[in-house]
Amino acid sequence: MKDQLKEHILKFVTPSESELQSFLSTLDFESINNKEYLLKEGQYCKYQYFILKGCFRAFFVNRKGVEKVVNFGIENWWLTNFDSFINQTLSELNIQAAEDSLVLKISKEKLDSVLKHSLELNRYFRIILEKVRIADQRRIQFMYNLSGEELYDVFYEQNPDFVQRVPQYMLASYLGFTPEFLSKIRGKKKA
Amino acid sequence: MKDQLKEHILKFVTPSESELQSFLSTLDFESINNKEYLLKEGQYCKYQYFILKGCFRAFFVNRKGVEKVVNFGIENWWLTNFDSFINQTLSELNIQAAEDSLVLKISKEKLDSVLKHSLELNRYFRIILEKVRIADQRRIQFMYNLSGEELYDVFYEQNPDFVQRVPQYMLASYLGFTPEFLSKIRGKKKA
DNA sequence: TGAAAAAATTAATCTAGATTAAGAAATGCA
DNA sequence: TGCATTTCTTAATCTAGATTAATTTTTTCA
Repeated sequence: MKDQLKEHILKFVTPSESELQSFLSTLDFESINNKEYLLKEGQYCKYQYFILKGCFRAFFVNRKGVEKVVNFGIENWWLTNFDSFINQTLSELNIQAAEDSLVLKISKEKLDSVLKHSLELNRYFRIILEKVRIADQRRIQFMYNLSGEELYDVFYEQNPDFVQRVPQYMLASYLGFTPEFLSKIRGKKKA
Repeated sequence: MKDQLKEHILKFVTPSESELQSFLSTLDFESINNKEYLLKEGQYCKYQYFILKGCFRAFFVNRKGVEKVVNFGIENWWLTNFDSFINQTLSELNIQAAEDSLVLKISKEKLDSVLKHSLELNRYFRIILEKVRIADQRRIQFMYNLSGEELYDVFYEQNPDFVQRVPQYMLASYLGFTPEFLSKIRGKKKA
């Protein structure tokens, strides 16, 4: 199963086989059922996760008690709360499985020690982060520029299969509006 | 003047002196007057910039012709349009000086060649990107959770000096609302 | 397989922030 | 120094999306 991550790494960089194996050996499997948590608000985020199978949402609970989804994660994505993981601060985010899932995890100590020595794995994580930055930038741009309906259209266009995969209320929350409003939008489409 | 960047790098990583010098030697100075552009919509973003002095805003023009500020950059920040820089796509963003400024720049080819060999500089840019990711994540969380007035309060609290540094209409745009609304907020504070 | 829980829909009402427009203050520069 | 341009403010009106609440549909699992 770790081959799935190996393949992902080799798409971007070319570490030596020994470098790669020593990295892969530091990763542990964790299997999570739907609705279970990888991370809860108030904990320290001790791991960075690579999703082998399944789907997750990262959310926080705002002052009004409403759950706000800030991110989704699916197969072949890395997922963590960077703020908590890097700065060793208490997490405001929850990371919860939205399907029965399987992940690989690595602790900060182990990752740091890998990244102290491996050029290629530094390149790998840097390249991943560049992609994340580009996605974040686009997302911020969309949030500024598009109406709720347009946000939904664009998201649907870019992730037609994913839209089926999670409940509408999670999607609405991720897109920044209420489930009722999403329902209104979808009603309008059909009509 | 390149010492300023050297100092910044040494805050995070410990490259050899030769590694560092060879990196620094690939960087060129560029001096920019207020309102001039480092990058214009429709161009390729050829450089990544380190700001030695001054202030920039990154913005795009939406379909209604309104300028939307997506980012600011000040001293000791790296600034680029990653999407255009990394993927060699045409930029939708403009990067414009908001003060008379001085930057160091490095082209993609030169940066790639540095990052092919230097472990420590890969670590440096990875660490920078982790910080950017954390900031983006927080920002997205704020955009979800806070009202316009609260966004202004938080931004003001966290950047009291910077608020003085750019025109209010740029700040309003960055925070995601109209100058009129910002003016309304500020009026309310005084009263 | 059917009752309970979870999720989605519909509709009425409400509000944060947008829009428009016109005037006042700053700022820049000849 | 003064005029022109840029920036900021005020106020009236408008709208996208929130809120609330009642109803229906779908999913779960005993």
